[in-house]
Amino acid sequence: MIVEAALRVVDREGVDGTTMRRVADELNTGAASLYWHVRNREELLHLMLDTVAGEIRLPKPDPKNWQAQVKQLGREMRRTLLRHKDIATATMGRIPLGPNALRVSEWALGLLRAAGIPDRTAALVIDLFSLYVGAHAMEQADGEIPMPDGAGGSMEAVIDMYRGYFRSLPPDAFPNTVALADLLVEGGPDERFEFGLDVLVAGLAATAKAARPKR
Amino acid sequence: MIVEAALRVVDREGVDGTTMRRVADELNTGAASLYWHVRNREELLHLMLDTVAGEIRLPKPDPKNWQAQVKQLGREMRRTLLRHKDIATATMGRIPLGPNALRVSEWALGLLRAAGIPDRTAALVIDLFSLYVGAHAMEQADGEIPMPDGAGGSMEAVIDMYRGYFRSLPPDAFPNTVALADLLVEGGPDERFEFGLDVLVAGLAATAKAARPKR
DNA sequence: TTCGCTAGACGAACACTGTTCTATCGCGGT
DNA sequence: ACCGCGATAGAACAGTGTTCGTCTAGCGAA
Repeated sequence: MIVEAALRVVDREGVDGTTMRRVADELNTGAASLYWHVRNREELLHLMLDTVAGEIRLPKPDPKNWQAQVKQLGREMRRTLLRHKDIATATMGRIPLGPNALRVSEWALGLLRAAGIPDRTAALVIDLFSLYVGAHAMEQADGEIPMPDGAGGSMEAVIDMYRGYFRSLPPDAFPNTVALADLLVEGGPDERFEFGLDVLVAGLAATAKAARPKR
Repeated sequence: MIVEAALRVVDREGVDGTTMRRVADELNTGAASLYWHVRNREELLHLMLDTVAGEIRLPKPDPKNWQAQVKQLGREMRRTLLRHKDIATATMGRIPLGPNALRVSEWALGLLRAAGIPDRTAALVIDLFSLYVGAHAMEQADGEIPMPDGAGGSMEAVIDMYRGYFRSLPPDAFPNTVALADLLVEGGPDERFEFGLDVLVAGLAATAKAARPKR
């Protein structure tokens, strides 16, 4: 009950805006009452994360197409996280062990093992993968990038500012940065996420093959 | 001056403990005085991050061994971040554009281009790489993993608790998690970091080759 | 020397935060 | 009717980032 209320607040106000008092308001009660059901704000965040993990839909494992399925899982995780504003920030530094989160890693573990990935590699890649998806979703969902010198405007304005900044750098000290100014700011979050997915899966395939040479 | 003081506070108390009042104390002054030199706590964090970026040592680029050098840069970045407690938490969601940070990305950009990586790939991989190093350093430096149900003890005790938890799961619902319980908790931060480095670099090599097929 | 100016420091205050203590409900079982 | 207990909630505490207005130290000009 309070977890659902807290998620409603997150969707509206973001993680930082999800204070105990506001969650209590959502339930028309007092902040102190929450501590009867929940030990901490920390525990509340854990419960929220696991509930969100429950929204992740998992297809039937198809080890033949494990690379495509791993990417598909990444996209589904990202979509689920972004559906709840910046809740991805809460994933950082937290190891989710609730039943719903375990369901996801169990699925991934099964897929990778069936695909012939060595156990050790599979165990390590689980963390690496969720680290990437969480970190990426966080960066994107932060929305307004906190700029040092105020002037946070629209997304496009910020990008234009960056490009102009890169172009204005001294070319002798930063030749590559200046030359690639356009490329550095090009590409939306979707494209960047796909790139990371490609690199991770390709790297995993190569690493796994090296660890268990083909016959 | 205040940036150095703030870094001293971070090294002692961590990022969350680096409040404006404590930084002011370090300088034997009042909290309000800081706002004369710095617009925000946000700006102070940016300045601190760029100062830390200045501690990263960069070897002479050697495009022949670009894979080893990329890994070396990752290790150096991680070491530098961890030297300052959990300052890695401050990197998440922040895009560092100070001169010292640019010096690092300029170096990486030059190395990758000289190694024959396509410009577009190089531009994308810069973000991916720093995302990984930052996120990993953050997870490690958080030290005491925030556990939902109190009982945060030593590192080994927590690991033992995890292993016991995984082992105790219903084997029909979580066969792989139970089977790999040992492997899931095995491996310290160093090993996990190296694994991620291997996957990223291998994936980058594969992706770059695919984007620019050899002749 | 004296005046004015300004860079800088600083105490107090504001609106918040998570959390705890304490008192008080409502209600089912005896 | 009364007790006990799950649940609620107000008040308070220590702490946060940030702003306001006032104060002071130093310095160049007259």
